[in-house]
Amino acid sequence: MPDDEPTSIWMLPERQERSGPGRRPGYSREQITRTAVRIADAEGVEATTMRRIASELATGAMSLYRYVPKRDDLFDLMIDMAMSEIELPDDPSGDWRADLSLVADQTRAAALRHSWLIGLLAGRPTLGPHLLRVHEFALGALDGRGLDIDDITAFVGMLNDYVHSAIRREIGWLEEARRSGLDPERWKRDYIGPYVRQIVESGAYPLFSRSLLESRTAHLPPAERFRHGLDRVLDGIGAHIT
Amino acid sequence: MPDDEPTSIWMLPERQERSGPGRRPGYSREQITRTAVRIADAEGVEATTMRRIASELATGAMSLYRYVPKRDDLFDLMIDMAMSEIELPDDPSGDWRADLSLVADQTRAAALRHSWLIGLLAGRPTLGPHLLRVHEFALGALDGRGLDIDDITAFVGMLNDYVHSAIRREIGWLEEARRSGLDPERWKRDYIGPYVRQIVESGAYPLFSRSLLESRTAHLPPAERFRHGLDRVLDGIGAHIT
DNA sequence: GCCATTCAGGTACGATGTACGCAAACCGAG
DNA sequence: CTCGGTTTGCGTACATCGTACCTGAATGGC
Repeated sequence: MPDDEPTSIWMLPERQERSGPGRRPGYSREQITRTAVRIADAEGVEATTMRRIASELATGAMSLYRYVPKRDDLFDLMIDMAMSEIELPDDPSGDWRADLSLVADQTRAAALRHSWLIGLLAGRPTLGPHLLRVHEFALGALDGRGLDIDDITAFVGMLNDYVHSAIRREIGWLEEARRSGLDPERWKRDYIGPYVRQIVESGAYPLFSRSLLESRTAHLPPAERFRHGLDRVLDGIGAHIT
Repeated sequence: MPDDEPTSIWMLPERQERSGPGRRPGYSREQITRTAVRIADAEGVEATTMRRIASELATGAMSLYRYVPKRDDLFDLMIDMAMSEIELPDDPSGDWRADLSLVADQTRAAALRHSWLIGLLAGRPTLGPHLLRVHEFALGALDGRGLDIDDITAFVGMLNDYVHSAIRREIGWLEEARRSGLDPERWKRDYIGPYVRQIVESGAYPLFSRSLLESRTAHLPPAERFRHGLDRVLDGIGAHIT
Protein backbone atom coordinates (compact mmCIF):
# COMPACT_ATOMS: atom_id res chain seq x y z
CA MET A 1 0.00 0.00 0.00
CA PRO A 2 1.72 3.15 -1.20
CA ASP A 3 1.90 6.04 1.24
CA ASP A 4 1.47 8.81 -1.27
CA GLU A 5 -2.00 9.47 0.03
CA PRO A 6 -2.25 13.03 1.28
CA THR A 7 -1.63 12.83 5.00
CA SER A 8 -0.58 15.22 7.69
CA ILE A 9 2.98 14.85 8.84
CA TRP A 10 1.69 14.19 12.35
CA MET A 11 0.23 10.95 11.02
CA LEU A 12 3.56 9.97 9.53
CA PRO A 13 5.92 9.50 12.46
CA GLU A 14 9.62 9.34 11.94
CA ARG A 15 11.01 5.96 11.08
CA GLN A 16 11.47 4.28 14.43
CA GLU A 17 14.64 2.79 15.73
CA ARG A 18 14.36 -0.70 14.40
CA SER A 19 16.45 -3.81 14.38
CA GLY A 20 16.04 -4.91 10.79
CA PRO A 21 18.53 -4.79 8.00
CA GLY A 22 19.58 -1.67 6.16
CA ARG A 23 21.81 1.28 6.70
CA ARG A 24 21.29 3.31 9.89
CA PRO A 25 19.92 6.83 9.53
CA GLY A 26 22.60 9.45 9.94
CA TYR A 27 20.27 12.33 10.73
CA SER A 28 16.92 12.89 12.36
CA ARG A 29 13.84 15.03 12.01
CA GLU A 30 14.68 16.76 15.22
CA GLN A 31 18.19 17.62 14.06
CA ILE A 32 17.01 18.84 10.68
CA THR A 33 14.26 20.90 12.25
CA ARG A 34 16.65 22.48 14.72
CA THR A 35 18.96 23.45 11.89
CA ALA A 36 16.07 24.95 9.93
CA VAL A 37 14.97 26.92 12.98
CA ARG A 38 18.46 28.27 13.49
CA ILE A 39 18.70 29.47 9.90
CA ALA A 40 15.24 31.01 10.01
CA ASP A 41 16.06 32.81 13.25
CA ALA A 42 19.17 34.32 11.76
CA GLU A 43 18.16 35.03 8.18
CA GLY A 44 14.44 34.62 7.88
CA VAL A 45 12.21 31.89 6.64
CA GLU A 46 12.90 32.67 2.99
CA ALA A 47 16.54 31.71 3.52
CA THR A 48 15.49 28.37 4.95
CA THR A 49 15.79 26.35 1.78
CA MET A 50 16.41 22.65 1.50
CA ARG A 51 19.86 23.18 0.02
CA ARG A 52 20.79 25.64 2.71
CA ILE A 53 19.70 23.34 5.52
CA ALA A 54 21.52 20.45 3.92
CA SER A 55 24.74 22.37 3.47
CA GLU A 56 24.57 23.39 7.12
CA LEU A 57 24.48 19.68 7.92
CA ALA A 58 27.24 18.99 5.41
CA THR A 59 25.04 16.72 3.34
CA GLY A 60 23.07 16.80 0.12
CA ALA A 61 19.70 18.42 -0.28
CA MET A 62 17.95 15.22 -1.24
CA SER A 63 19.02 13.48 1.92
CA LEU A 64 16.53 15.56 3.84
CA TYR A 65 13.69 13.94 1.97
CA ARG A 66 14.39 10.70 3.80
CA TYR A 67 13.13 12.45 6.92
CA VAL A 68 10.62 15.04 5.75
CA PRO A 69 8.13 14.50 2.92
CA LYS A 70 7.93 18.10 1.76
CA ARG A 71 9.29 21.49 2.68
CA ASP A 72 5.91 22.61 3.95
CA ASP A 73 5.93 19.74 6.41
CA LEU A 74 9.24 21.00 7.67
CA PHE A 75 7.53 24.29 8.39
CA ASP A 76 5.02 22.42 10.50
CA LEU A 77 7.86 20.83 12.41
CA MET A 78 9.51 24.21 12.91
CA ILE A 79 6.29 25.65 14.26
CA ASP A 80 5.94 22.81 16.69
CA MET A 81 9.53 23.10 17.84
CA ALA A 82 9.00 26.78 18.58
CA MET A 83 5.77 26.00 20.41
CA SER A 84 7.60 23.40 22.45
CA GLU A 85 9.52 26.22 24.12
CA ILE A 86 6.34 27.46 25.73
CA GLU A 87 6.60 26.33 29.33
CA LEU A 88 3.39 25.69 31.17
CA PRO A 89 2.40 23.72 34.28
CA ASP A 90 0.72 20.41 33.70
CA ASP A 91 -2.62 21.82 34.76
CA PRO A 92 -4.15 25.29 35.09
CA SER A 93 -3.68 26.85 38.50
CA GLY A 94 -7.28 27.86 39.05
CA ASP A 95 -6.50 31.55 38.56
CA TRP A 96 -7.70 31.90 34.99
CA ARG A 97 -6.32 35.38 34.59
CA ALA A 98 -2.83 34.35 35.61
CA ASP A 99 -3.02 31.24 33.47
CA LEU A 100 -4.03 33.07 30.33
CA SER A 101 -1.46 35.77 30.98
CA LEU A 102 1.14 33.08 31.20
CA VAL A 103 0.11 31.63 27.87
CA ALA A 104 0.18 35.07 26.29
CA ASP A 105 3.56 36.02 27.70
CA GLN A 106 5.16 32.71 26.83
CA THR A 107 3.77 32.86 23.31
CA ARG A 108 5.08 36.38 22.90
CA ALA A 109 8.50 35.35 24.14
CA ALA A 110 8.66 32.43 21.72
CA ALA A 111 7.49 34.62 18.84
CA LEU A 112 10.15 37.22 19.60
CA ARG A 113 12.83 34.56 19.67
CA HIS A 114 11.53 33.19 16.36
CA SER A 115 10.31 36.12 14.35
CA TRP A 116 8.96 33.84 11.63
CA LEU A 117 6.60 31.96 13.94
CA ILE A 118 3.49 34.10 13.65
CA GLY A 119 3.83 34.36 9.91
CA LEU A 120 4.06 30.63 9.43
CA LEU A 121 1.21 29.99 11.86
CA ALA A 122 -0.98 32.37 9.91
CA GLY A 123 -0.12 30.65 6.67
CA ARG A 124 -0.87 27.06 7.49
CA PRO A 125 -3.54 25.47 9.66
CA THR A 126 -1.33 23.05 11.53
CA LEU A 127 -2.17 21.15 14.69
CA GLY A 128 1.08 19.87 16.08
CA PRO A 129 1.24 18.27 19.51
CA HIS A 130 2.75 21.26 21.28
CA LEU A 131 0.26 23.65 19.78
CA LEU A 132 -2.47 21.34 20.99
CA ARG A 133 -0.89 21.22 24.43
CA VAL A 134 -0.87 25.01 24.73
CA HIS A 135 -4.38 25.28 23.35
CA GLU A 136 -5.66 22.66 25.76
CA PHE A 137 -4.07 24.50 28.68
CA ALA A 138 -5.75 27.75 27.67
CA LEU A 139 -9.11 26.04 27.32
CA GLY A 140 -8.60 24.45 30.72
CA ALA A 141 -7.97 27.82 32.30
CA LEU A 142 -11.55 28.81 31.52
CA ASP A 143 -13.18 25.44 32.13
CA GLY A 144 -15.52 24.93 35.04
CA ARG A 145 -16.73 28.49 35.38
CA GLY A 146 -20.19 28.12 33.94
CA LEU A 147 -19.11 28.91 30.39
CA ASP A 148 -20.16 26.48 27.71
CA ILE A 149 -17.57 25.03 25.37
CA ASP A 150 -18.38 27.42 22.55
CA ASP A 151 -17.81 30.42 24.79
CA ILE A 152 -14.55 28.99 26.03
CA THR A 153 -13.37 28.37 22.50
CA ALA A 154 -14.38 31.86 21.44
CA PHE A 155 -12.55 33.50 24.34
CA VAL A 156 -9.40 31.53 23.77
CA GLY A 157 -9.69 32.47 20.12
CA MET A 158 -9.94 36.14 21.07
CA LEU A 159 -6.87 35.86 23.22
CA ASN A 160 -5.02 34.16 20.42
CA ASP A 161 -6.06 36.78 17.92
CA TYR A 162 -4.85 39.53 20.18
CA VAL A 163 -1.51 37.91 20.85
CA HIS A 164 -0.87 37.27 17.20
CA SER A 165 -1.78 40.70 15.97
CA ALA A 166 0.04 42.46 18.79
CA ILE A 167 3.18 40.55 17.98
CA ARG A 168 2.75 41.23 14.32
CA ARG A 169 2.61 44.94 15.06
CA GLU A 170 5.65 44.60 17.25
CA ILE A 171 7.89 42.82 14.78
CA GLY A 172 6.17 43.24 11.44
CA TRP A 173 8.20 46.19 10.30
CA LEU A 174 11.41 44.75 11.61
CA GLU A 175 10.89 41.65 9.51
CA GLU A 176 10.11 43.67 6.42
CA ALA A 177 13.21 45.74 6.98
CA ARG A 178 15.44 42.73 7.36
CA ARG A 179 14.03 41.22 4.21
CA SER A 180 15.04 44.29 2.25
CA GLY A 181 18.54 44.11 3.65
CA LEU A 182 18.58 47.49 5.34
CA ASP A 183 18.98 48.12 9.02
CA PRO A 184 15.62 48.84 10.63
CA GLU A 185 16.33 52.44 11.58
CA ARG A 186 17.31 53.46 8.10
CA TRP A 187 14.46 51.48 6.62
CA LYS A 188 11.87 53.15 8.80
CA ARG A 189 13.23 56.58 7.95
CA ASP A 190 13.75 56.20 4.21
CA TYR A 191 11.16 53.68 3.22
CA ILE A 192 8.00 53.77 5.27
CA GLY A 193 8.67 57.22 6.69
CA PRO A 194 8.15 59.34 3.59
CA TYR A 195 4.96 57.54 2.64
CA VAL A 196 3.42 57.82 6.08
CA ARG A 197 4.40 61.48 6.20
CA GLN A 198 2.69 62.01 2.88
CA ILE A 199 -0.45 60.34 4.22
CA VAL A 200 -0.43 62.55 7.27
CA GLU A 201 0.29 65.74 5.33
CA SER A 202 -2.38 65.01 2.75
CA GLY A 203 -4.95 65.53 5.48
CA ALA A 204 -7.20 62.92 3.89
CA TYR A 205 -7.06 60.58 6.87
CA PRO A 206 -7.28 62.74 9.98
CA LEU A 207 -8.09 60.00 12.47
CA PHE A 208 -5.40 57.67 11.20
CA SER A 209 -3.01 60.60 11.44
CA ARG A 210 -4.09 61.30 14.99
CA SER A 211 -3.56 57.64 15.87
CA LEU A 212 0.05 58.12 14.81
CA LEU A 213 0.71 61.59 16.17
CA GLU A 214 -1.31 61.73 19.38
CA SER A 215 -0.88 58.20 20.59
CA ARG A 216 0.26 57.98 24.16
CA THR A 217 0.89 54.24 24.21
CA ALA A 218 2.89 54.11 20.98
CA HIS A 219 6.07 55.11 22.74
CA LEU A 220 5.76 52.80 25.68
CA PRO A 221 8.15 49.88 25.94
CA PRO A 222 6.77 47.03 23.84
CA ALA A 223 6.23 44.75 26.81
CA GLU A 224 4.07 47.33 28.54
CA ARG A 225 2.10 48.00 25.39
CA PHE A 226 1.51 44.28 25.10
CA ARG A 227 0.29 44.04 28.67
CA HIS A 228 -1.99 47.04 28.18
CA GLY A 229 -3.86 45.38 25.35
CA LEU A 230 -3.78 42.03 27.04
CA ASP A 231 -5.42 43.43 30.15
CA ARG A 232 -8.16 44.82 28.00
CA VAL A 233 -8.80 41.42 26.40
CA LEU A 234 -8.79 39.72 29.76
CA ASP A 235 -11.22 42.33 31.08
CA GLY A 236 -13.51 41.48 28.20
CA ILE A 237 -13.41 37.84 29.14
CA GLY A 238 -13.82 38.63 32.83
CA ALA A 239 -17.03 40.49 32.13
CA HIS A 240 -18.62 37.17 31.20
CA ILE A 241 -17.39 35.34 34.28
CA THR A 242 -19.34 35.88 37.43
CA MET B 1 18.59 60.49 -9.83
CA PRO B 2 17.99 56.77 -10.12
CA ASP B 3 14.80 55.40 -8.66
CA ASP B 4 16.17 52.16 -7.28
CA GLU B 5 15.82 53.52 -3.79
CA PRO B 6 13.55 51.30 -1.75
CA THR B 7 10.15 52.92 -1.95
CA SER B 8 6.59 51.82 -1.48
CA ILE B 9 4.61 51.40 -4.66
CA TRP B 10 2.17 53.99 -3.39
CA MET B 11 4.94 56.55 -3.71
CA LEU B 12 5.58 55.52 -7.29
CA PRO B 13 2.47 56.40 -9.27
CA GLU B 14 1.86 54.97 -12.67
CA ARG B 15 3.43 56.86 -15.53
CA GLN B 16 0.95 59.59 -16.31
CA GLU B 17 -0.57 60.33 -19.66
CA ARG B 18 2.00 62.65 -21.15
CA SER B 19 2.53 64.45 -24.41
CA GLY B 20 6.20 63.83 -25.04
CA PRO B 21 7.79 61.57 -27.59
CA GLY B 22 7.96 57.80 -27.28
CA ARG B 23 5.70 54.85 -27.83
CA ARG B 24 2.32 54.82 -26.01
CA PRO B 25 1.79 52.29 -23.24
CA GLY B 26 -0.33 49.36 -24.36
CA TYR B 27 -1.35 48.22 -20.91
CA SER B 28 -2.00 49.68 -17.49
CA ARG B 29 -1.53 48.86 -13.85
CA GLU B 30 -5.24 48.60 -13.42
CA GLN B 31 -5.59 46.12 -16.28
CA ILE B 32 -2.67 44.00 -15.08
CA THR B 33 -3.96 44.02 -11.53
CA ARG B 34 -7.43 43.00 -12.63
CA THR B 35 -5.99 40.09 -14.57
CA ALA B 36 -3.93 39.02 -11.58
CA VAL B 37 -6.98 39.16 -9.36
CA ARG B 38 -8.97 37.06 -11.77
CA ILE B 39 -6.31 34.37 -11.87
CA ALA B 40 -5.90 34.38 -8.11
CA ASP B 41 -9.66 34.08 -7.63
CA ALA B 42 -9.82 31.05 -9.87
CA GLU B 43 -6.60 29.21 -9.10
CA GLY B 44 -5.07 30.74 -6.02
CA VAL B 45 -2.33 33.21 -5.42
CA GLU B 46 0.40 30.67 -6.11
CA ALA B 47 -0.82 30.40 -9.71
CA THR B 48 -0.56 34.14 -10.12
CA THR B 49 2.87 34.25 -11.68
CA MET B 50 4.26 36.94 -13.91
CA ARG B 51 4.33 34.62 -16.91
CA ARG B 52 0.79 33.51 -16.31
CA ILE B 53 -0.55 37.05 -16.05
CA ALA B 54 1.37 38.04 -19.15
CA SER B 55 0.11 35.12 -21.20
CA GLU B 56 -3.44 35.98 -20.16
CA LEU B 57 -2.81 39.42 -21.64
CA ALA B 58 -1.15 37.87 -24.70
CA THR B 59 2.16 39.55 -24.02
CA GLY B 60 5.56 38.72 -22.60
CA ALA B 61 6.34 38.40 -18.93
CA MET B 62 8.89 41.19 -18.96
CA SER B 63 6.41 43.70 -20.31
CA LEU B 64 4.70 43.76 -16.95
CA TYR B 65 7.77 45.25 -15.36
CA ARG B 66 7.10 48.47 -17.22
CA TYR B 67 4.10 48.90 -14.96
CA VAL B 68 4.98 47.14 -11.71
CA PRO B 69 8.41 47.18 -10.09
CA LYS B 70 8.21 43.77 -8.45
CA ARG B 71 5.76 40.95 -8.00
CA ASP B 72 5.28 41.82 -4.36
CA ASP B 73 4.13 45.26 -5.37
CA LEU B 74 1.57 43.64 -7.59
CA PHE B 75 0.27 41.87 -4.51
CA ASP B 76 -0.17 45.25 -2.86
CA LEU B 77 -2.14 46.42 -5.87
CA MET B 78 -4.30 43.29 -5.75
CA ILE B 79 -5.04 43.86 -2.08
CA ASP B 80 -6.07 47.40 -2.77
CA MET B 81 -8.26 46.41 -5.68
CA ALA B 82 -10.08 43.92 -3.46
CA MET B 83 -10.44 46.53 -0.74
CA SER B 84 -11.86 48.93 -3.29
CA GLU B 85 -14.92 46.70 -3.52
CA ILE B 86 -15.82 47.54 0.05
CA GLU B 87 -18.68 49.99 -0.27
CA LEU B 88 -19.12 52.50 2.50
CA PRO B 89 -20.85 55.85 2.85
CA ASP B 90 -18.65 58.90 2.77
CA ASP B 91 -19.08 59.41 6.48
CA PRO B 92 -20.15 57.29 9.44
CA SER B 93 -23.85 57.39 10.13
CA GLY B 94 -23.63 58.09 13.83
CA ASP B 95 -24.77 54.57 14.76
CA TRP B 96 -21.37 53.12 15.56
CA ARG B 97 -22.67 49.58 15.86
CA ALA B 98 -24.26 49.64 12.44
CA ASP B 99 -21.20 51.29 10.94
CA LEU B 100 -18.77 48.74 12.30
CA SER B 101 -21.08 45.90 11.33
CA LEU B 102 -21.10 47.27 7.83
CA VAL B 103 -17.33 47.33 7.70
CA ALA B 104 -17.18 43.76 9.00
CA ASP B 105 -19.79 42.42 6.60
CA GLN B 106 -18.32 44.16 3.59
CA THR B 107 -14.85 42.96 4.47
CA ARG B 108 -16.12 39.43 4.85
CA ALA B 109 -17.89 39.61 1.51
CA ALA B 110 -14.76 40.84 -0.24
CA ALA B 111 -12.65 38.17 1.44
CA LEU B 112 -15.05 35.44 0.36
CA ARG B 113 -14.96 36.67 -3.21
CA HIS B 114 -11.16 36.78 -3.08
CA SER B 115 -10.06 33.91 -0.91
CA TRP B 116 -6.42 35.03 -1.07
CA LEU B 117 -7.09 38.44 0.44
CA ILE B 118 -6.66 37.66 4.11
CA GLY B 119 -3.55 35.62 3.48
CA LEU B 120 -1.87 38.40 1.55
CA LEU B 121 -2.93 41.01 4.07
CA ALA B 122 -1.39 38.96 6.85
CA GLY B 123 1.83 38.61 4.94
CA ARG B 124 2.59 42.20 4.09
CA PRO B 125 2.05 45.42 6.02
CA THR B 126 0.62 47.44 3.18
CA LEU B 127 -1.26 50.73 3.42
CA GLY B 128 -2.99 51.28 0.13
CA PRO B 129 -5.51 54.06 -0.32
CA HIS B 130 -8.59 51.88 -0.11
CA LEU B 131 -7.37 50.13 3.00
CA LEU B 132 -6.81 53.54 4.52
CA ARG B 133 -10.27 54.62 3.49
CA VAL B 134 -11.90 51.67 5.20
CA HIS B 135 -9.71 52.08 8.26
CA GLU B 136 -10.53 55.77 8.51
CA PHE B 137 -14.23 55.01 8.27
CA ALA B 138 -13.99 52.49 11.10
CA LEU B 139 -12.08 54.93 13.25
CA GLY B 140 -14.65 57.58 12.49
CA ALA B 141 -17.46 55.32 13.65
CA LEU B 142 -16.04 55.44 17.16
CA ASP B 143 -14.89 59.04 17.15
CA GLY B 144 -16.56 61.63 19.34
CA ARG B 145 -17.77 59.29 22.06
CA GLY B 146 -15.31 60.18 24.77
CA LEU B 147 -12.80 57.56 23.77
CA ASP B 148 -9.26 58.71 23.28
CA ILE B 149 -7.46 57.91 20.06
CA ASP B 150 -5.57 54.97 21.53
CA ASP B 151 -8.79 53.33 22.63
CA ILE B 152 -10.36 53.89 19.25
CA THR B 153 -7.37 52.38 17.51
CA ALA B 154 -7.37 49.41 19.85
CA PHE B 155 -11.07 48.71 19.32
CA VAL B 156 -10.82 48.94 15.56
CA GLY B 157 -7.84 46.64 15.81
CA MET B 158 -9.91 44.16 17.82
CA LEU B 159 -12.63 44.26 15.23
CA ASN B 160 -10.10 43.73 12.49
CA ASP B 161 -8.52 40.82 14.31
CA TYR B 162 -11.86 39.17 14.74
CA VAL B 163 -12.90 39.60 11.13
CA HIS B 164 -9.63 38.24 9.85
CA SER B 165 -9.49 35.20 12.07
CA ALA B 166 -13.16 34.38 11.58
CA ILE B 167 -12.71 34.48 7.83
CA ARG B 168 -9.60 32.42 8.09
CA ARG B 169 -11.51 29.76 9.99
CA GLU B 170 -14.25 29.93 7.41
CA ILE B 171 -12.09 29.49 4.32
CA GLY B 172 -8.78 28.25 5.65
CA TRP B 173 -9.45 24.58 5.04
CA LEU B 174 -11.05 25.21 1.69
CA GLU B 175 -7.93 26.99 0.52
CA GLU B 176 -5.69 24.24 1.76
CA ALA B 177 -7.85 21.68 0.03
CA ARG B 178 -7.79 23.51 -3.26
CA ARG B 179 -4.03 23.82 -3.05
CA SER B 180 -3.72 20.06 -2.76
CA GLY B 181 -5.95 19.59 -5.77
CA LEU B 182 -8.63 17.54 -4.08
CA ASP B 183 -12.22 18.53 -3.71
CA PRO B 184 -12.89 19.90 -0.23
CA GLU B 185 -15.22 17.13 0.88
CA ARG B 186 -12.81 14.37 0.07
CA TRP B 187 -9.92 16.34 1.51
CA LYS B 188 -11.66 16.92 4.80
CA ARG B 189 -12.55 13.25 5.08
CA ASP B 190 -9.29 11.66 4.00
CA TYR B 191 -6.73 14.22 5.01
CA ILE B 192 -7.63 16.17 8.10
CA GLY B 193 -10.32 13.76 9.24
CA PRO B 194 -8.20 10.82 10.31
CA TYR B 195 -5.75 13.01 12.19
CA VAL B 196 -8.43 14.87 14.09
CA ARG B 197 -10.14 11.58 14.89
CA GLN B 198 -6.88 10.26 16.26
CA ILE B 199 -6.53 13.36 18.43
CA VAL B 200 -10.02 12.93 19.79
CA GLU B 201 -9.67 9.20 20.35
CA SER B 202 -6.32 9.59 22.08
CA GLY B 203 -8.14 11.30 24.91
CA ALA B 204 -5.14 13.53 25.54
CA TYR B 205 -6.99 16.74 24.70
CA PRO B 206 -10.44 16.45 26.25
CA LEU B 207 -11.42 20.11 26.00
CA PHE B 208 -10.28 20.46 22.44
CA SER B 209 -12.25 17.33 21.66
CA ARG B 210 -15.32 18.75 23.34
CA SER B 211 -14.95 21.94 21.32
CA LEU B 212 -15.25 19.78 18.24
CA LEU B 213 -17.91 17.34 19.37
CA GLU B 214 -20.18 19.38 21.59
CA SER B 215 -20.12 22.67 19.76
CA ARG B 216 -23.54 24.07 19.04
CA THR B 217 -22.41 26.90 16.81
CA ALA B 218 -20.13 24.83 14.61
CA HIS B 219 -22.98 23.67 12.45
CA LEU B 220 -24.67 27.00 12.03
CA PRO B 221 -24.56 28.65 8.62
CA PRO B 222 -21.27 30.53 8.30
CA ALA B 223 -22.92 33.94 8.09
CA GLU B 224 -24.70 33.38 11.39
CA ARG B 225 -21.57 32.12 13.03
CA PHE B 226 -19.81 35.23 11.86
CA ARG B 227 -22.52 37.49 13.24
CA HIS B 228 -22.48 35.64 16.56
CA GLY B 229 -18.83 36.35 17.13
CA LEU B 230 -19.14 39.84 15.73
CA ASP B 231 -21.90 40.69 18.19
CA ARG B 232 -19.67 39.56 21.00
CA VAL B 233 -16.85 41.83 19.84
CA LEU B 234 -19.23 44.75 19.46
CA ASP B 235 -20.58 44.08 22.94
CA GLY B 236 -17.04 44.28 24.22
CA ILE B 237 -16.62 47.66 22.62
CA GLY B 238 -20.03 48.81 23.77
CA ALA B 239 -19.11 48.12 27.38
CA HIS B 240 -16.63 50.98 27.16
CA ILE B 241 -19.06 53.45 25.62
CA THR B 242 -21.46 55.12 27.97
C1' DG C 1 12.47 63.11 -42.15
C1' DC C 2 15.46 62.79 -38.34
C1' DC C 3 16.12 61.65 -33.43
C1' DA C 4 15.56 61.30 -28.64
C1' DT C 5 12.50 58.77 -25.99
C1' DT C 6 9.53 55.15 -24.57
C1' DC C 7 7.53 50.54 -24.71
C1' DA C 8 7.40 45.29 -26.10
C1' DG C 9 9.26 41.31 -25.13
C1' DG C 10 12.94 37.55 -26.22
C1' DT C 11 16.85 35.53 -24.05
C1' DA C 12 19.31 34.28 -20.13
C1' DC C 13 20.71 33.54 -15.27
C1' DG C 14 20.49 32.00 -10.74
C1' DA C 15 17.62 29.80 -7.42
C1' DT C 16 14.02 26.81 -5.93
C1' DG C 17 11.44 22.19 -4.73
C1' DT C 18 11.77 17.69 -5.69
C1' DA C 19 11.53 13.01 -8.86
C1' DC C 20 14.64 9.43 -9.98
C1' DG C 21 18.17 6.22 -9.69
C1' DC C 22 22.37 4.21 -8.18
C1' DA C 23 26.01 3.19 -4.86
C1' DA C 24 27.22 2.40 -0.20
C1' DA C 25 26.23 0.75 4.39
C1' DC C 26 24.05 -2.51 7.25
C1' DC C 27 21.91 -6.90 9.45
C1' DG C 28 20.33 -11.53 9.55
C1' DA C 29 20.39 -16.00 7.45
C1' DG C 30 23.01 -19.64 5.54
C1' DC D 1 32.33 -15.34 6.41
C1' DT D 2 29.42 -14.61 2.58
C1' DC D 3 25.56 -13.16 0.49
C1' DG D 4 21.17 -10.87 -0.43
C1' DG D 5 17.54 -7.90 0.82
C1' DT D 6 16.74 -3.49 2.78
C1' DT D 7 17.53 1.19 3.86
C1' DT D 8 20.14 5.50 3.62
C1' DG D 9 23.19 9.13 1.18
C1' DC D 10 23.07 12.08 -2.32
C1' DG D 11 24.45 13.50 -7.31
C1' DT D 12 21.99 14.55 -11.43
C1' DA D 13 18.20 16.48 -13.79
C1' DC D 14 13.98 19.03 -14.69
C1' DA D 15 10.31 22.25 -14.49
C1' DT D 16 9.31 26.69 -12.78
C1' DC D 17 10.05 30.97 -10.74
C1' DG D 18 11.42 36.27 -10.49
C1' DT D 19 13.78 39.37 -12.97
C1' DA D 20 18.36 41.76 -15.26
C1' DC D 21 19.68 43.00 -19.66
C1' DC D 22 19.28 44.13 -24.41
C1' DT D 23 17.52 44.73 -29.03
C1' DG D 24 14.09 46.52 -32.00
C1' DA D 25 9.89 48.81 -32.93
C1' DA D 26 6.78 52.64 -32.28
C1' DT D 27 6.05 57.63 -31.50
C1' DG D 28 5.82 62.82 -31.54
C1' DG D 29 8.51 67.33 -31.71
C1' DC D 30 11.68 69.82 -34.33
